[in-house]
Amino acid sequence: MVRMASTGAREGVSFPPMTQVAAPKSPRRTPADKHDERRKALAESALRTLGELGYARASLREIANNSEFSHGVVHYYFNDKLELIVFCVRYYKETCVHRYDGVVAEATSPDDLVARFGDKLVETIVEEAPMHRLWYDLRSQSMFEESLREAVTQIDQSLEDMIARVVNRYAALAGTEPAIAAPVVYGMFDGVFQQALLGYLNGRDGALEDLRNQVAGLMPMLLAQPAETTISHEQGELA
Amino acid sequence: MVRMASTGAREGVSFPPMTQVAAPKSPRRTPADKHDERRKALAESALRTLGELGYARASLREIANNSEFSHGVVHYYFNDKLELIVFCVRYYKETCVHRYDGVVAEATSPDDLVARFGDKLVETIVEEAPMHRLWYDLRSQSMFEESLREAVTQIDQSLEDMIARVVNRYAALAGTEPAIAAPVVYGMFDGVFQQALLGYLNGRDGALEDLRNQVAGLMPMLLAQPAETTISHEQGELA
DNA sequence: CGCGTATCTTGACGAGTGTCAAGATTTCTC
DNA sequence: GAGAAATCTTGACACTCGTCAAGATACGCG
Repeated sequence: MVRMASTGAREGVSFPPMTQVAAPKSPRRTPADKHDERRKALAESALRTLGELGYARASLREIANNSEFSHGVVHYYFNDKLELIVFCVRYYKETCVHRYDGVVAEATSPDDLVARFGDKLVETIVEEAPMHRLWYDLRSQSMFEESLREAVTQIDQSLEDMIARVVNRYAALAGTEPAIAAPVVYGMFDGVFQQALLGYLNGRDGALEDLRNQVAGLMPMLLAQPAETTISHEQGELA
Repeated sequence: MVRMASTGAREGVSFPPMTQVAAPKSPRRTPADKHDERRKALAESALRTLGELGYARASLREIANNSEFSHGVVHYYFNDKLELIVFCVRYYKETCVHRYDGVVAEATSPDDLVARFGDKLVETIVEEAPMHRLWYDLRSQSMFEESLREAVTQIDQSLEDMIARVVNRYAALAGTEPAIAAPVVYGMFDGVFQQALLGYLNGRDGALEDLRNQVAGLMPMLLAQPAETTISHEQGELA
C-alpha cells in the first residue's frame, strides 16, 4: 500500500544502523538500492519497446509485455509514465555519452581521428538506430511538452560536450584550435547525422557512406589556420 | 452516403458535358474542386491545432473543435487521420518553401544576402515556431511510421533545394561557387536551426541572436576559394 | 515456523480515441 | 418549388489508454 514511488528523497529507514555501510565483506549486496536495479532493468526493457514504437505509441502495457513484469508494476517503481520515460532516456544517455571516448583516446593523427570518428558514427546508426530515433522523438516532443524540456536540455548539452571533446582532440592533433564554437559544431553534426539516420531508415543506399564522407569533408573546416591541414598524410591504417 | 472520400480519382460525373470547361465567364466557380477548397480550409484549421499540440496529442475532435466544422466531417474529406495530417503538412510546405525567394531575389551583395537570410531565419522562428516544431515532430514520427516517409522525404528534398538556392545565389554574388554539397549544407543549417528553435521555445535569451551570428559565421565557409570573401564591404543597408 | 513487509499480479474504472453510419440540413438543378 | 445530390451533424461503436486499488505471492527476520 505504501506507495513510495521513489521520489528521489531517499527515506533513511532503508539503511542498516549506518554501520558497515562501506563494509569490506559484501560490497555487492545493498538492501535498499535493489529498487534502483529494478528500475534500471525495467528501463532497459522499456527502452527496447520505446525504440521500436516511439514515445506516443508505446503504451505501458506494451512496455510491460515485452518485459518480465506485468503492466501494474510500473506504478510501483515510477509515479508516472513520463517519469519512466525520462528515467529511461537519462539512463540511456549515461551509457552513450562516452561513445567516442575511445576515438579521442586512441587517435594518432588528425586523419586517423577522422576515420575512427566516421566509423563510429556509422556503427552507431547501424547498431542503435532505434535508440537514436527515440532520442529525436523525445526532443521533438519536448517542444510541446514542457515537462520534458529540462531532461532534453541536459542531454543535448552532454552531447554537445561529447562532440566538443572530439573536435578539441582533433584540433590538438593538428596543432591548432577549433575555429567554430561548440554549439554550432554540435548543431551541424547533429543535422547531418539526423539526415543520415533518416536515409538509413528509408533504406537509401549509400546513406552511411555519405555520412562518412560528409564528416571527413567537414572536419578540416572546423579548424583555425587553413594551413593545408595534413594533406598527403598516410591515410590508410583503418580500412 | 456515397463516401467518395476524395481518393485522387476524380470521378468524371462532377463536370458538365465537358463544354465550357475553360469558359470565359466564370473562371472562379469550379463545381467540383470546392472539395479542394474545403480540404484546404480544414487543413488550415487543423494546422493550428497540430502546431499547438503536436501530432500525437491532436485528436480529430480537438482539431474539429478549433474549426468551424464538427468532428465527423473529417471523414467526409479524408479517409484517415493520417491522410489529413499528410495533406496538412504538404499544404503547409507549399506555402513555405519559397520563404527565402525574396532574399535570393533582392540581395545585392554577399554580406547583404547573409544579413537578409539571418533576419528571415529569426523571423520565421518567432512567427511560425508551432509550424516548425510540428514539422520536426512529423519527421521524427516518420522514423517509426512507414506511411509518413514518402511525404517527409519529399518535403526534406524541397527544403534542401530551398537552401541550395540561397547558397548558390550567395556564391554567385561572391563570384565563386559553393564548396559543399547541397545535402550537407542543408543538414548543417537544419541542425543549427533546430537548436535555435529549441532554445527559443525554452526561453533561452540570445537564442535568436546566436542563430543570426552562427549563420553569418557559417556562410563564408561554404564557398570555394577562401579569397578574403568581401571583407571590408559596405555591410550596412539593413539594420 | 510465522508474522510483517516488500514486491508483484490481476482486474477494473473512467476518460479519450478513430471510425463510421444514419439522419438532418443545405445546395444545386430542372 | 420539388426532388436529388452534396454536405454536415449527431450519436454511437469498439477499443486503448493511464491509473489505481485490492488481493496474491515472495521474502526476510524474529
